[in-house]
Amino acid sequence: MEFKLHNPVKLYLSELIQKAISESFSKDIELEEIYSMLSIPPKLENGDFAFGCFKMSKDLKKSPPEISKVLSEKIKEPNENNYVLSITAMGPYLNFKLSAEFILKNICLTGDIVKRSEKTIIEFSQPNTHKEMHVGHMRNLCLGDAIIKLHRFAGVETIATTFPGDVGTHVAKCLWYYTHYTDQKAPSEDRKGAWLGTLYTKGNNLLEEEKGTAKEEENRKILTQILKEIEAGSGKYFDLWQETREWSIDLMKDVYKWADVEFDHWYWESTVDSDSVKLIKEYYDKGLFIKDDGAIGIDLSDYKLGFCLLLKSDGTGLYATKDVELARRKFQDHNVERSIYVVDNRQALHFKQVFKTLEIMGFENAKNCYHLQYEMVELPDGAMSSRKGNIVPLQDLIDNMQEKIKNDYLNKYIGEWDQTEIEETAKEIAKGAIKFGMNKIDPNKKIVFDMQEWLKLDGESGPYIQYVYARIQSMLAKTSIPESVDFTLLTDAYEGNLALHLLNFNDIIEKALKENKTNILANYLYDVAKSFNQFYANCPVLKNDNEALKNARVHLSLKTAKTLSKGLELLGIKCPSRM
RNA sequence: GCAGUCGUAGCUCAGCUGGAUAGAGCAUCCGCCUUCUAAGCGGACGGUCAAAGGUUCGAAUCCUUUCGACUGCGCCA
Repeated sequence: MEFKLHNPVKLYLSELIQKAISESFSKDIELEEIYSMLSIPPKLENGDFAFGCFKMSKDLKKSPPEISKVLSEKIKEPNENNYVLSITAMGPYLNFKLSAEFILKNICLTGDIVKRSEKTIIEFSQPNTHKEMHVGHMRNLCLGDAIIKLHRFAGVETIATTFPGDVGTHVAKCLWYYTHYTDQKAPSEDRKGAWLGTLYTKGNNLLEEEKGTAKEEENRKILTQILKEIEAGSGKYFDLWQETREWSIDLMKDVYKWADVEFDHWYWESTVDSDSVKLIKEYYDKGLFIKDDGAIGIDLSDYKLGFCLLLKSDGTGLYATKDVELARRKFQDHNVERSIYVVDNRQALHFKQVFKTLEIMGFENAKNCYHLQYEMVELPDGAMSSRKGNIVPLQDLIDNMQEKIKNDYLNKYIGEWDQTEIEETAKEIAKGAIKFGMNKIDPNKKIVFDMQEWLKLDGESGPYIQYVYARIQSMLAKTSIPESVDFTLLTDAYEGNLALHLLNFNDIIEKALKENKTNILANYLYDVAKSFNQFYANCPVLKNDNEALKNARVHLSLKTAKTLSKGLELLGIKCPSRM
């Protein structure tokens, strides 16, 4: 992916600097280089943009402060249009103070920032059927969805896929418990999937307990029988698998619906299973893989990747087997050039092995596969595991949060608002809190989930930002939007700071995409919201005698609202118009 | 044992393609609602950027080593 020099203000400054360097030192520097060297000064008083004169210092045989001094004098009276208010050399830095008008006229939220890109398929959310959906799953879902939205916003054609695990021993364990230890009736018709998930945990625990007892052998036989029938596609366990599978899928769909997540293509583990085994056998016959202890795999120790097992000694496949076939299918089905996997970092070795195996198999797109990893969500006493049952069901978090939102904030509107609006608003705020919370932390850092902390909706949170949006809407509702405004009236430091933040939107999107980190966007939106709150507390907008200034401030507020809602939208968060 | 990720304020985190005085939120304490939504604003308190070396004009940021936490490493997914 290549990016344009899309920030018009930075481009203008870059040209100015390039010309000055050329004229002062007879030295030509690429525009791209100057553009990338522009930075933001640490303090607002220093200026809006800074150019550090370090890199050319050696070349020019002059100290950085000397260079910045020369340049500042060269560019002194450059603009007939008053775009640049002042240029000052501060030590090695050349600092630019710009007019709010110049900044505000160049704010752009269209996302047209990509020069060249490859069609991309992104896989995220790989939940298992017959297990519960818990808060840990949300990190993948929120991150993956935001990554998709960022790609699309930037202009990259993107296919969203998911790869749920609907077969395997976890299914057998669940069905074993279901048939032998329950009355086979879910306590509530609409929560069958979640109930089924608890049976998996119970089944797993019971099997562990009975290990080493007389029952172990019998249990093993039944589990094998269940797996065989599912694979064969007939028998009572197959029928049961089909029926219960739907319950889990309904649960997944409920979650995706709640989160407003949609996939272009669902790849089921059960549908790649047999083809993946065939594929590996085919390449084994070609002599690419080796047989060891009855099992087939590939020795990747030359690449420091150990041994990758592809077929068990009983002839069945493994996770890696399926991912090899799936990788091939993705490129074939969707004609893409790049494939991204949003999967937690415990699978780092797995994907390195799969990609290397694909490469050795002669699959040239192997080099276009990328594992986007992230750290887990854990509980204070360790990793969440449906196997052990120490999880927080997603629905618990949602229910607690919506309850809290209504009690603390929205119930005061009972009688004033429709009940449906209160419910809907609570839902969107809860979503804002959860999605923002999942996206605001660097993907490389684990999140320790604490319900009490998550229920706090002040400070650096989604609702803080949504609140800013709602405040602005409330303000805009009380006034008319002026058609033309005089931005030169915006001379206050709070106004300048806010405008500057707004200008950086596309730069942030670019950075988030380059690093595959949505927390960059989340942190930025918080900064914008904070800047607005400072402006709002210090600069009266509607309560202002100066009509022209009022209009300019209304416009600034409007642009802030648009930036926040667009940014939050990329994180999958909606903005209620009042809250 | 080998490999990877992480270690910044009491807690949770930004900052990391080297560059200006290391920033937020929470918590604690103190101010601000007869004026645009107080889910807010301002202030105080709080840091040998895990430790030690190295590279550099300059290191929280890059390299090396050590320590600590977590994760992965052939018949689970």
